[in-house]
Amino acid sequence: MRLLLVEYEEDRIEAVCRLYISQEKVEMELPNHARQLLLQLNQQRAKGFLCDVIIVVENALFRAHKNILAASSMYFKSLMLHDNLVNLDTDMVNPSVFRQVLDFIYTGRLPSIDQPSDKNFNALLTAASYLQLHDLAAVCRKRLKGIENTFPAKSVMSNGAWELHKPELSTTVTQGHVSSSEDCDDTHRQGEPLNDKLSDDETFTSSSPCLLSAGQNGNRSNVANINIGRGEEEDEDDEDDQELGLDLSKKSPESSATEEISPQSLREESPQSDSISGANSASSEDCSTQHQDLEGVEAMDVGEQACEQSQVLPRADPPRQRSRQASRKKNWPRKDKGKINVVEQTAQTGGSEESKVSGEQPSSRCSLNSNRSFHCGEDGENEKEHSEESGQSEGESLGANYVYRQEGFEAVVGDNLYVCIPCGKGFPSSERLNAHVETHTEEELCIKEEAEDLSARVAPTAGTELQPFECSVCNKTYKDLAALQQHEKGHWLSRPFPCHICGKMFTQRGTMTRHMRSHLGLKPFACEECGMRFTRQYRLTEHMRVHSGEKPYECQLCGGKFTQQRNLVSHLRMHTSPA
DNA sequence: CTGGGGACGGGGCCC
DNA sequence: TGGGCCCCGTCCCCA
Repeated sequence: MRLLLVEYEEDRIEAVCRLYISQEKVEMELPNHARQLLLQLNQQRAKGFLCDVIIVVENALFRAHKNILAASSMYFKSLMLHDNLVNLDTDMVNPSVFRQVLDFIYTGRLPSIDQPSDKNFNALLTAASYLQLHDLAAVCRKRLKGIENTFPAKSVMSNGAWELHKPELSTTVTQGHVSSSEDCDDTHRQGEPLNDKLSDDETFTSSSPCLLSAGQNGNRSNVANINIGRGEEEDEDDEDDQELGLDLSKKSPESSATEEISPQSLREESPQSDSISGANSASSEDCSTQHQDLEGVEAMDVGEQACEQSQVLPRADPPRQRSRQASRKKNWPRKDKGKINVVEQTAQTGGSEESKVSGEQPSSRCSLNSNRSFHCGEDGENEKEHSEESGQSEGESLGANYVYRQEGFEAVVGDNLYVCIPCGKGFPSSERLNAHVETHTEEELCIKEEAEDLSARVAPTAGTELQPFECSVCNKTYKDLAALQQHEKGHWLSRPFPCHICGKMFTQRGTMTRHMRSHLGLKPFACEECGMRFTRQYRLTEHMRVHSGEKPYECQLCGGKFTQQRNLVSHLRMHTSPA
């Protein structure tokens, strides 16, 4: 991370220097600032660094940054004020969809959708509408309206990912997720035909809203935007990188109308070089030297891309095969768990949390790929890969299920909150958990997943070999699973809200949510005096009496005073107990 | 060792 | 849905 930051700073300085050279008037506005910022935030999200909110979607937990979510969605904005744990309506969004949503929020792109279909986009649209992500909803709506009229062929990546770079849509950009330049936005507004729904298009160049200021060349902006929005994120889109990057190389040097190149456009000229050098300076140099005949930063972009394409896994490899190779290469048999874990685990070879960060600097293609595992496509592929390797069918494979939960639990914080789903053991760190996960064999996992949550809740009771299935609520034992399930239905009727972590059931959703906080170590209420944190406001109020010395609860029998009512009650028992 | 007090965690329930 | 309250329980400290 430190190296990344250093390289990032170098890039910024270099970019500013370019401005000095090319412009009499020096503007201290940094190019690509917004995109780099998002990139950093996305990396932090993947590592859970400074994440201050957890979103619960069914059995998956997602860490994120409040500010980012709040800036992207009014829904989140309203939710994030007081709570660090957000439960989403599972009728409106499922974990896989929310994962795409979250990636969209942090990148401005829709990551891989293996087989883009109306169903995919309907689910996305539902989620987007529910979460009040109007930009994403607009994308989905447009997709559903008709792909041939809405998105050019290049919009669909080879891996099914959707890039928000539709040229005609780019022209209508007024504000992106992160707008780096207001005046630039104004440039867009002027004279640009707005599409039917402005909001629908706002995010199409969310990463770089100023591209069109370089000229009216829609293709150019399209291409550049792709580069900006991508950077070092994944290698699976290299094909498109190549295709589009070449496009860029052709057009950019002949950007005849130099007067059209505004400072904004100049700032945006080297997004790819920035991002790539930020993530892989070594290969960046190598690549750029191979393309010295190309002028300017954009030529370097091409160099980067061409270099990537020549060094990365063979193009002929289907993504899944490539992913599998990468996975095996990493020697993490269980590491196909999900994007976040993949990233962490790759970095974890460095050891501590800090070393993970610092050890992340990609001096080789391999590490660059590791960084790129942020992408959801990797995720899905890995899941499928796992399915295949474990003999499962694709889709709702057991492996995928395991992956999902694992990813979710990776996101928890606190002591022993890295929970291994198959066996329910908790660990204080992801390293410990990952080491533990290694001890599970593939077969064991499959068996356990087949038993689903029962495997975690039902344990053979000692001395009850004939009735090994125990109810997790009342501890009654049954001889077979069906009998237990029948019995448990009764519990479910009165306790319809299960904890997705421990399986415990609650009578009220609020109680379950509160309970989840204890799993996650979320204590939003902090004492200003001592810093102690609590899961409930009431506890904090109660605690504050420790500092104030207030003892409002008085025993009418002996005059003893207490800070807590429950202690008075306990005290009264002492008076009333026969002993 | 034991009892009492202080402080805190978690669940149920009502508003 | 969350706050507030009550209850049960635990842990720790100290006399």
